[in-house]
Amino acid sequence: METRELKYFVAVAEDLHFGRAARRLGMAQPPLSRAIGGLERRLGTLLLERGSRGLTLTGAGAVLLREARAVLDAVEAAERRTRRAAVAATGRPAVVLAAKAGASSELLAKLLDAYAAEPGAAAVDVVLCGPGEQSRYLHDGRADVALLHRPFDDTSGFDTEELRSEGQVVILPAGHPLGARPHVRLAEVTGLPDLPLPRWPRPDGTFPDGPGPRVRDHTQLTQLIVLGRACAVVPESGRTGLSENLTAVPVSDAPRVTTVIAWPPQLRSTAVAGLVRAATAL
Amino acid sequence: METRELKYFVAVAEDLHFGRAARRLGMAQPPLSRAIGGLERRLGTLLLERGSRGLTLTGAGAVLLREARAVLDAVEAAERRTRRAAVAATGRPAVVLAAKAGASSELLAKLLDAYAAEPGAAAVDVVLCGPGEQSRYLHDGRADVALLHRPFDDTSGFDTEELRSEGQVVILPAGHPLGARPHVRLAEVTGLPDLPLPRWPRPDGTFPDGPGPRVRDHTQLTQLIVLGRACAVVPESGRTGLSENLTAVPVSDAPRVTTVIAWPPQLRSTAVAGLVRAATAL
DNA sequence: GGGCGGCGATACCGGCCGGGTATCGCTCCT
DNA sequence: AGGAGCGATACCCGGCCGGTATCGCCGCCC
Repeated sequence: METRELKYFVAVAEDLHFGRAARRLGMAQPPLSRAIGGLERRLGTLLLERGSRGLTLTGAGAVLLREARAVLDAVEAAERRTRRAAVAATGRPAVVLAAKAGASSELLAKLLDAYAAEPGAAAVDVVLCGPGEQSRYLHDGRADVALLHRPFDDTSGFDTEELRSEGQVVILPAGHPLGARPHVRLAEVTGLPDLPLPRWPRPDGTFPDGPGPRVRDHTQLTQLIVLGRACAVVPESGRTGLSENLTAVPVSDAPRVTTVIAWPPQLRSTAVAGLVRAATAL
Repeated sequence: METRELKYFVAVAEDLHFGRAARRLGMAQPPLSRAIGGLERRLGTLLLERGSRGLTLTGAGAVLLREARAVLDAVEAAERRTRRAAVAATGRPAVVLAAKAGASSELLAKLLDAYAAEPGAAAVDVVLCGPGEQSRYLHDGRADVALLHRPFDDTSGFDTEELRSEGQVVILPAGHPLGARPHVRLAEVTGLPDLPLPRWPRPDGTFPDGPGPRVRDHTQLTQLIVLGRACAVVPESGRTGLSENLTAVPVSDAPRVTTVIAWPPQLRSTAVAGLVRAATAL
């Protein structure tokens, strides 16, 4: 199986339409049909059911879709990491760290300071990404190491070290009745009709249904809370540097959030190892 | 990057010789040279240093070798899992469990019994492999789930659940002076000149240097111990069903061995989930 | 119900690229 | 100095990849 074929299959499996997939791939439809046909012939199984109601993935097709995505990620990662290893040889080596924008900022700062103080430390490029995006960055090689937050982020498939565990607080506009309470229950804030929880985009870019406003980053969120249009449940560390129009109240029964540092298991780089060592020593 | 190119590069990087690699690949040397050259051109970096003393991997080449192996494993896994999904659709679904030959046999038996008792349980094919081979089986799709033993086996890159933890014992021929002791220290058995520890093959098939006899499986090992030519340090559970010519003595300071059940993280199969559930409930 | 539109499969063709053989250039060793 | 070993280059051929044209089939709608 060539990566070209896997790319074709993923494209077709994603929009379940040969013509559109071909257009997306910048090619004509017939060679695409043939490529998929060849794949099916060699695997000895149907991958797509050609019904009169359009295409459907067969069981084998669904399996191959998942596996093919993993392969393509690995190929992309191989390319990127090789290129980076090449530039590292002709300059100072650099390591790319992915972190959720607007989270764990002081932990991150301390980590960068601590690692930079080590002798022979590599340069650290920090890339800030959207919620839940870090694992993609690690998978496809755009990052070498990442800060993740359990249980929100999926850490499966990576090596991890736990760095810190913390409770969660609800961020409210100043003056809200709940703001005076020493702590609240999760149920008390999830159902507030005047302050609905915002909706974050799913990995595919769409939003779940619900009453809350759509939100793409922390700035939007802060603004919405100040405007009294939403509230948010975030890890304790998110209250540092809070605008004075906002108050934070601990949520007693919210799940604890564990910040972990994660890296691809087969990656054996001294720079990543140094970062992990610095992080666990914090 | 096509998988064909990656296969070529791995072959060349492995024996650091274009001619031999080409022969191994069943092709002539010139197209192989060109393929590697093209890879280097597109990546914009040298992968192999062509010195007068033969080939050397550059830093980028070493990175690509590691990444390419991961990609090729993933491709192989994709192919195998798709094929298995296809036959599962036209018959009873099966899941492949990899376990070290001769280890955790009663745990394995209990696990298989417990899972088989579940409603809707899939058929479980057990594949017994050499020490440390299980993770390769998981990586390249020959197995869906495996029993591993920390700290001997590398569990990185898999999701795992701990099943059991146990100490280790040294297996001695009956009548050996140490056999009467309630327990021994690790240092007391590693240096026995008359009973050297056996040498197991490394993943590449070669043996480490040392005085001990070479051993490839548990039968050979048992025989050697009975003959008084070796001793062995194994997990406690290995003493069950011991031949009466052998005695086991606890090793007080040997690292504890944890048996874990492991599976590839992206794998979402009800059969694997059921096995894991049955295993943790034991 | 017939025509039409949409979609995937098939037929056929041309160009590129992957793989082959022959040979060169270099280095090292004798 | 000469030959052996090895990788790079030159050149050729065939197959496959990708293109256009067209078919077959199914729904839909007037």
